[in-house]
Amino acid sequence: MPEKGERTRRKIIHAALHLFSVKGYFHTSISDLLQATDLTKGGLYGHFQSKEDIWYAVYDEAVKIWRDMIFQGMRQIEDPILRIERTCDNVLRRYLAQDTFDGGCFFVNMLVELSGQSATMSRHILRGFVGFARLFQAWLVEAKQRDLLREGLDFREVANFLVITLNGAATLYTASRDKMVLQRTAGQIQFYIRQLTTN
Amino acid sequence: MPEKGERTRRKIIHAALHLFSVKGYFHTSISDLLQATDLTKGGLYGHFQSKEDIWYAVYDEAVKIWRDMIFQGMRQIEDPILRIERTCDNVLRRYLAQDTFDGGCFFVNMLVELSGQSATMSRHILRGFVGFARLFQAWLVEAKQRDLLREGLDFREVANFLVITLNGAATLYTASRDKMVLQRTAGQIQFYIRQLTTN
DNA sequence: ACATAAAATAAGACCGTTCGGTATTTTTTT
DNA sequence: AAAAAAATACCGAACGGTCTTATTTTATGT
Repeated sequence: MPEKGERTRRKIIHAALHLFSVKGYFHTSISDLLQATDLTKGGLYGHFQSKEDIWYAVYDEAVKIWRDMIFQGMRQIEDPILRIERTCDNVLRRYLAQDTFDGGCFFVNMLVELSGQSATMSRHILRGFVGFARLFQAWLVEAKQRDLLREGLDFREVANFLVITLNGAATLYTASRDKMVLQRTAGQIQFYIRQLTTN
Repeated sequence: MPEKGERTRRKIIHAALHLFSVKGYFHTSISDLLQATDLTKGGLYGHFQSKEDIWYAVYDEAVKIWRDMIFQGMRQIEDPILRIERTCDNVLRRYLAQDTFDGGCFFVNMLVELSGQSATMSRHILRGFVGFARLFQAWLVEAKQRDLLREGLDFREVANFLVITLNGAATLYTASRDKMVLQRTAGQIQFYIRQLTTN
């Protein structure tokens, strides 16, 4: 029952998560990783076949962390509109404002960096965002069924808009490190969502 | 009166603009630039002292192109709200949808890539975005003076929100190459802006 | 208009360093 | 003792940048 290996593997993933989010994927070198993990090449390449393999493992780990921060206590909220508001707020005021990854939003950073470089990797991230948007869309449909929304709304459009806004906020916050950016965005997202409702 | 040199300089800037926007700054190598310009190192380094110098020249050129696309015919619009709407629409349906730079929005891409790498370069870009937001803010103040806006709005917050949304749209469009992303964002921005007005 | 010198521009070899990755050997856990 | 994990030396290629030499433009004198 190997155990030490699993610990080392986790150490690599977490060091890489930190470095990738701060320096980017390409600008993080293998030797950066070695320095951060106190390993040598042989030690590291015993756990992963390639740098890209490390990235996929890091991505999975990042998703787990992100999910835990965003959807905490979301099940017990039965009002779908409130659920959307809370989720957006969690992204801005918890996930981003608490600097979960240093270097801002891992996903946005990677999406931008990899868009011009690796079609497969950027598609991988994009699928995540599409899934996130679809969740909002489902909640909007749910809200519509409960007559909480005004007429004539395009749910996919609204869901898309929310994800886009959160991404934009992540970008500007990462660059400015100004928490007011997050506060202001949270304020306007709330205003926007309120305009979707009937009252 | 040197002339050939100026032409070559422009050629370098435009090739670099294209490459930086598609591949990113760091992932564009000098030899990429040489290949794209049919120059050799001696030829290129006769015009610029360093890769970073090239970047600053590229940035200035990108701003010029961006401005021409975004603010075309904006002077003659006297309604400040309509001016804001049009500007956002120009960003989405012209500047982005027409793939002005290939590789999406040069500024957003660079901001994300350079945020973790070069404090000075990312601050340079950030100042541009802050300026853009301030322009929206000034137009909002103008609108308020004409009693076009509802009470209780935080203009800086609104201006910030618009810039953030446009940035987010650029990111997602670049990754997906789906023009519907731009259409949907344009729709929701219009909806959002209308909610700010009195009627 | 034409030769010519001066100045601008480009070529190409070369620098040290770092890149991601591999193969073999040694050490540490089980 | 067997198996897992880590160390070490090494690979070819690419990186940004420099330096000296060669070529092409441009300005000038007649």
